[in-house]
Amino acid sequence: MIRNTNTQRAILDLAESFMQDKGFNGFSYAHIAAELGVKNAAIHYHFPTKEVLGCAVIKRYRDRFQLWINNARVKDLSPQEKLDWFFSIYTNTRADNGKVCLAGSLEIDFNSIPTSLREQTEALTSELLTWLQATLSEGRDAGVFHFNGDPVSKAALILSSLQGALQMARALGTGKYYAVVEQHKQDLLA
Amino acid sequence: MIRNTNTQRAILDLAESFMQDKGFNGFSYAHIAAELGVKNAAIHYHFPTKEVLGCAVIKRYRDRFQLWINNARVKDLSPQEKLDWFFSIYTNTRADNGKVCLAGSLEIDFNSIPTSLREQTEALTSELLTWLQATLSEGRDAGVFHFNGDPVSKAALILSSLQGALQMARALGTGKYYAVVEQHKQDLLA
DNA sequence: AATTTTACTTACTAGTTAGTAAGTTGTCAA
DNA sequence: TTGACAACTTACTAACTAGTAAGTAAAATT
Repeated sequence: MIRNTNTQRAILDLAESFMQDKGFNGFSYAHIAAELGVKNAAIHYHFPTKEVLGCAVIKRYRDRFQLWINNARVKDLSPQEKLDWFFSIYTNTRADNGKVCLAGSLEIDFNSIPTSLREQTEALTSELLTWLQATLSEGRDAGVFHFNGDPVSKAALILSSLQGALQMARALGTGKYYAVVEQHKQDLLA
Repeated sequence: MIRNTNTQRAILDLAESFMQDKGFNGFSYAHIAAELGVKNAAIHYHFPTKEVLGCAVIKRYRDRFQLWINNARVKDLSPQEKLDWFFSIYTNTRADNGKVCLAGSLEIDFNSIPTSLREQTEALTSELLTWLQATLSEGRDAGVFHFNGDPVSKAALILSSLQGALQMARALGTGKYYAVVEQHKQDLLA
């Protein structure tokens, strides 16, 4: 018997990947088990219910984002570089087999997921928005970003647009996604 | 036996509603049948497969949009009024039990829907984008809209953002949606 | 060396899914 | 008034869903 101590992590990786590919309701324990070469029950051993698994995926995603933004590599960047870093998250998501934003995927499934997942989704979206708003504020104060109105609204506009652009790219191609990102830069920097 | 000659239409209405509420993979023939007070097989009588049903929903949605934009009530509006009309579609969608954009919902499910639905989704998104781009062009030429870059890119930015904002509103509330719409207006008109 | 724990497997359940085949009944046209 | 047809229902299937209970074997702990 081959013991794999990383099964728990592999399950989370696959679940995250499936959620960004097909949505929370678009994959089953059988899909994960098949990819891992184990039986369904093995997944239930590590994550008793799909709700627990889904929560763990979002929690890990949130923790990763917090780790990134609190790391000097991001923290010490200029506002412009921070924004480019943020865009690169979405660009990498698109490049990774046309995946979409985890938050957007969960928001579409919002009315058919357990409450605990909704709470995690809300927390994730809030955290993304808070960081982006702070970065926009910082950039405008530094005179590099130019926009009217509340940074909170501008952050919501940019975040919602990146989320939507990843989805739109599935129908109309990656070019549309890049066009959106470039337009944001032009709007902010001009 | 009560004969309902509008069953076909009622099925389309319910399917459209479900797709904007839970996504294409989030509802079943049983859900529609239960709402209508008929048996599953009755739905199959009108729409033999879920693929056929889904296609019919998107096709009707597209036809409705074309009818609207070609009607004098919209055609003869000023660019600013046209944009407000376009925003009102999304505002009404949000007001209707927190539904999301049909295109966005389908793009999330893109990797788990039949090819015919993907083609319909692509066509729908293209048509929305084309109209919005033309309206932005018209408005900039008339001196009422102000933005840099290609109207095609700006249209993609606005459409993707509206799509994303309806989703974000599920997690963070309707206020976030309105903030995004107001920010777009400020960005375009200032 | 004995025992416990970890990471599974086999085998199962109850519910749901899209889809089908054959029968039923009210309505309408000839 | 007969027959065709439209709009269903009943009854079913095969596949898939999340989840459970009991057993097993290797590794870690004592």
